Amino acid sequence: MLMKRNSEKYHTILEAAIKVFAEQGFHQSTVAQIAKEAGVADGTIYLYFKNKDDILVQFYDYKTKQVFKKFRDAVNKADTAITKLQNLIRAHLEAFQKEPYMAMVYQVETRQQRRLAEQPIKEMSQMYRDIIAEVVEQGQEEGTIRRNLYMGMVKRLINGAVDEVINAWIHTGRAYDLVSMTDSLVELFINGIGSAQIRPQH
Amino acid sequence: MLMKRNSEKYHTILEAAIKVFAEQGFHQSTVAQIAKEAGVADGTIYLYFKNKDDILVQFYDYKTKQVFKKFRDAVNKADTAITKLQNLIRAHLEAFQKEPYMAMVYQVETRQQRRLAEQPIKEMSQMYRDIIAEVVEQGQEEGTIRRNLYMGMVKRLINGAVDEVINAWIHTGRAYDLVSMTDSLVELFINGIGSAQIRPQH
Amino acid sequence: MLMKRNSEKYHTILEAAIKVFAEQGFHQSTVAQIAKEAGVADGTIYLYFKNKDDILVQFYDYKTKQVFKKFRDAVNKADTAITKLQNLIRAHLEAFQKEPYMAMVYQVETRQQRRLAEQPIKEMSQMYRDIIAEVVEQGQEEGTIRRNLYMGMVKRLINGAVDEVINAWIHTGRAYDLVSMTDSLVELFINGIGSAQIRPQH
Amino acid sequence: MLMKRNSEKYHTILEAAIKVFAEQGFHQSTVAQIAKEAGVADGTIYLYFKNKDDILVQFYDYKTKQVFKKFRDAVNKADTAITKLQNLIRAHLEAFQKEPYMAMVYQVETRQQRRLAEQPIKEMSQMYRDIIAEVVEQGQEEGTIRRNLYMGMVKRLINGAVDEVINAWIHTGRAYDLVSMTDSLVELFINGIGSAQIRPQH
DNA sequence: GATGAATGAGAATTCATTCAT
DNA sequence: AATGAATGAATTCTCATTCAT
Repeated sequence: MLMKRNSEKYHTILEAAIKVFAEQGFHQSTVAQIAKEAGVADGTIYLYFKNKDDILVQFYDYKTKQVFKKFRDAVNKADTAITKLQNLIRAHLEAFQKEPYMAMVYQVETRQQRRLAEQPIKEMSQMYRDIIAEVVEQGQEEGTIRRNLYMGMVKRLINGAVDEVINAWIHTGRAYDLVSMTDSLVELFINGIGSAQIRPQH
Repeated sequence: MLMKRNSEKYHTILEAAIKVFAEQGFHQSTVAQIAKEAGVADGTIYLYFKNKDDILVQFYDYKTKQVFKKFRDAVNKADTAITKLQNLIRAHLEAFQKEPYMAMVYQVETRQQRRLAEQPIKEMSQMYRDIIAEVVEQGQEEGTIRRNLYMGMVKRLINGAVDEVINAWIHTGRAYDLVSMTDSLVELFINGIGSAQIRPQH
Repeated sequence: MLMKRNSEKYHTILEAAIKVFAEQGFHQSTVAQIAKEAGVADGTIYLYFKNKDDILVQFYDYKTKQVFKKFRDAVNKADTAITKLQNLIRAHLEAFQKEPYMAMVYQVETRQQRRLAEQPIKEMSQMYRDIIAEVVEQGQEEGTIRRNLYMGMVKRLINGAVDEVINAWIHTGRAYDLVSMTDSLVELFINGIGSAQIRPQH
Repeated sequence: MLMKRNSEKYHTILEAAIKVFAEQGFHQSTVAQIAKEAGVADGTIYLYFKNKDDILVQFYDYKTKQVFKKFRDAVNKADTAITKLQNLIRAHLEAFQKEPYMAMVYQVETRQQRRLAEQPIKEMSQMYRDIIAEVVEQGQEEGTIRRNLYMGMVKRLINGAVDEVINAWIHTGRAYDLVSMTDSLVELFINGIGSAQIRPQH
């Protein structure tokens, strides 16, 4: 009943579940499949997780914290806003490229869930946007990022674009190097698509 | 057996289904719930749809075509690339704001589905990206959009950002006017977030 | 509500039903299929038949009486017991060969039914066995059929063998002439398979 | 998933199913009824059988092989063709008398099935007819069975007559001893119903 | 702790039958 | 009389969860 989250079996099951969820989707996956993938009995799952939903909740809680720590570290390693932004996005793409099952579950199931696992997801998205806000504000102080920005929109722009880049990578069978997208993505954020001709004169 | 797609009841059921899917998600929704919402017997559903999956397929086939026609019309109404882009995004936000259940289903289920309904979804995403490519190329010829762009990335930027704007609107309970986001979104696409100071000199 | 059994439509539906039952079996057949085959609306069936079961009941009542009249006539046409037996069996094989759908339904569904249609079936089997008894008794008086016979067994021998001959014909795709089996079948009934060597001496 | 066919519960369910099928017919029987008769939960059925059809398939596969082994043994125990035939028929009647539910299912459902379980059924009927052919040929060599026989017809005669004897026994409520029919049945096969007067002179 | 057989609630789907037109 | 859309009871089957071993 204690549901130990540090035993080896706990992680075995969690990784197996992520793989199965990635391949089939959460709802299409059965506890029996997860158990088989993990090499344990069906009932064993319930020694480590309250129920099927809880596996997804734990996934977000565990993977997410781990990943977000990486994001935070990546940002902290840089000094200027622009490099911070680059580091954030590179870390994001790196993390998802390294663990594609996690990426697939994250991209697909995050939108699906209603109450289930909502808290961790919201926290995580919030954290992500907080980092962006922080970086943008620093850039504005440095003078590298312009001031007349609607912050909410900037967060959505960056969050949405990265998300879509990952999505496209998944849907094309992960055939290319995701991390190498970093620079052109950041460059687009910074410069937009407009030509010099139409830029407002500051 | 003929599955008439123009009868009133067909549309009643489809709208009811979209509402139920929006509220509960496709997999959590039962045919019985849809029938109840539509005010028909369970069996009646099967006079108009092959099975539960088919409801979603029909939704994409029907709503999507309808919406995409609007997008195309909106784009065609404008002359310059920038106004075309503005019209596209405004039409997108308008359509989704006007039919929030459709928006919710679309945002959530599109990523979920594997084979089911994949063809229509892919076609639709493709069409969307084709329009963007077309507009961007026109802008490059006009000189309003810069030439050194990786088109694939531009599509993802725009697609992803609009998607995320809609997502945020849904998750905050659709409390504000979605369409009014158009201008600041397009402005961001055009100008990016960088200040004049860091722009490369052309 | 009068369920007229002499209208043209009544027979159209009955024939359609027999065809469908023959092809799919009674339980696998749907009222909708029968209606389609008959070229009428589903509901029309219920103007002529109480329910699905009733179609089968009517089938036995109608076809059976018709067929049995033929059997009786065939028997009456002959004088000696042996020719009567030959005529009976030839009439049987002829009737079933001529209407293979009827044959298929009769062979397959007769055993299946429990209460449903039991009465007509029993009557018909009874009638068949009565004819056999009658013929055998005549033969015994004529001296062409031996006297020390257990009549119940003789009936089963003849009934069962004819039945099996028809069955085999159906299962081999009705590829040969069924009626031509008559003579060798009757010959077997009369002479058995034993050689002269083992016959008891009378 | 392993569908263990040697566990006690497998047999409990199979016997329960046969009983229910015998009483109601395959199509009229529900999985719930079988489960109740077997004293297990509905879902338990599916741990041992793929689906409802599979129960019937297993029945044929299991019972049939078992019974046919008995037939073969009975035949092999005798030396002369006539005693072989007697043994075969006695073994047949004994087996069906001993397990009347099996008998009822076998007699009724065998004709019904189309593709379902067709293979085992055909194999079994074939095997039966092969034994008959074998015995008859031996008798012809011994001189106890006459040579001018159409073998196909002999098989149908014997198969059909035994079948009908069993049928009659079932339909009269199994009120008498089935096995005791053996001798008079065989006697009929051997001698036919004709009197000495009409026998062809060899 | 681990197992996996057993459970039974729940869901999709079919189809005989009805009835308003 | 005829229609065929609508009904909803009935049935099969799945699978998360439990619990005796």
